[in-house]
Amino acid sequence: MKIDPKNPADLSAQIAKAIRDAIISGALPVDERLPSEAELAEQFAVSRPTVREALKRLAAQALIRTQRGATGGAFVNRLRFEEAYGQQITTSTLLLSMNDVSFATACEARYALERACAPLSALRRTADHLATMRAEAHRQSQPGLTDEAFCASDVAFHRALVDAAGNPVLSYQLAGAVEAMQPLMNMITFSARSRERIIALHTAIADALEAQDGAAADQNLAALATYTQELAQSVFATRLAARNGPLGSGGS
Amino acid sequence: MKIDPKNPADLSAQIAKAIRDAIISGALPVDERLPSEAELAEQFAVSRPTVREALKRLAAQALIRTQRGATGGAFVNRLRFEEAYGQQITTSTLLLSMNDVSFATACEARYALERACAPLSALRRTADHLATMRAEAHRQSQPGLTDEAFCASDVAFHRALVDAAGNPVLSYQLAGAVEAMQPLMNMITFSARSRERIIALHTAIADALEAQDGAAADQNLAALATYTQELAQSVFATRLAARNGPLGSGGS
DNA sequence: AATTTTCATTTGTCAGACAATTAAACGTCT
DNA sequence: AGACGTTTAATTGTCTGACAAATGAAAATT
Repeated sequence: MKIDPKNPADLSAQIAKAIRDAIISGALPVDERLPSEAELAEQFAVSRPTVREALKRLAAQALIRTQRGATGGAFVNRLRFEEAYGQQITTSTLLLSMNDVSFATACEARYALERACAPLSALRRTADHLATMRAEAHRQSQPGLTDEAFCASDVAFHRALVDAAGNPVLSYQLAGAVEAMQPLMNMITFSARSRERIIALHTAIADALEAQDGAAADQNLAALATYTQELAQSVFATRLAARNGPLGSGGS
Repeated sequence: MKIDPKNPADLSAQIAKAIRDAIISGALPVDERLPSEAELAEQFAVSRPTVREALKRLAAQALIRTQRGATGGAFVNRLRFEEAYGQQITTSTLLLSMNDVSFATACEARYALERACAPLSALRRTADHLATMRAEAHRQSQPGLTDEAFCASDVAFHRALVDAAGNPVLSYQLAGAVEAMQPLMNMITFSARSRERIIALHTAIADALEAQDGAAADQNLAALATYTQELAQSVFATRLAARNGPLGSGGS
């Protein structure tokens, strides 16, 4: 943990890495208090602002939390699944938007992963999960619902489906795939007929889970995946035709 | 982006959030240069060290990169899948170790997700992927291989399996599930017979992918999942018996 | 004994300074 | 004019010293 070569650049990054490694290796257990900033500065032979920059890096990853006062300081933070969800979603969303991931690719990943949950969800779904799914399916059938609200409800439905698997690791991994799709889904306008079809599939999935029929849930999820892909394709094709059609190609 | 209430605590966190939101919303596109630290300090009406702490938070999430010099500064970073892997693996590993996730739970999640890749991998696997999987399977059969090296090769095998699906989003999501399992797997001692069984299943999986038979790949993955669970259970049971047996219960 | 006050410790922030780096602007020589 | 070396300005990285705010513990008081 006292590694610090003599290249006086990226000092804060090096210190952050040293502490991070100590946490990962278990040398610094959860809730352990780190030395004060002044002590760390002395140990690493750097100034306090440099130490603070290192600590802020760790805080940004939720690896530590800080507390002011006499008995305060920086403490190794217990990374909880709920906190990690946020990071996971942010990162996934940015990955999709910054790397021009196609709708098809993201959609394929999302439904492949969801289908992985289906058999477990069928086994372990509770009344709570079923109620959430039914409630969201019902909300989706409300007239006058905006496309954005429809998408949000869609996400909530699928979150419940994933959580029903009763495996926090799966829920965590899936959070990114499901939530990061929302900006892409928001680009789609859902006609009344397409909403009807989606809601029918949602209902069928909820029915399958209620009957603890994993195969049926998987089948309907596959159908939903196919339908979503087709829908997106037709929407994008229509939009492209409109751009290249009467108004000519090109634009701002 | 100029939000900054009057509570003078967590200023650097607030500034980081403001800039992060601007990046996520797209107001700051990739490769856009942020104002210099001095300018940011003026804009947010804080000191330069505070701005720097905010920037370090963003740098820790790979949202920005900095460059010294006349035309230097902080630039919005294109978040690449390869960089995100590392973060994902670190977070997943810590989540498992800090929350006392059982081997069974992590293993279930991992194989459920891998099985989601199987049909796609069967469709799209290239000669490269097959060669990697064969090579790792062969390495696993080397005598004198340490348990740790065996596990590392196991991870490499499964990474190739996942990458064969040709979907970067899947590869990213799976990276955490697969790699974070390694510390847990390292707790297992693999007997020669159990290695043989695992290698046989690996070979069967590679065969199935080569034949583009997704169902067979899925079946063998399921078998591997079951076998791994059984193996872990017996290892842990043996270890528990040894602790509670001749030496009595309890310990440091 | 209970309550209030004081105090020491620690993080959060600020101001100013200097070093290191880097590219552009400038000047010089061919 | 063009190529090449030099200067310069801008910017990040780091340091020093300082003060404010929070907070729990110790001391003083009732």
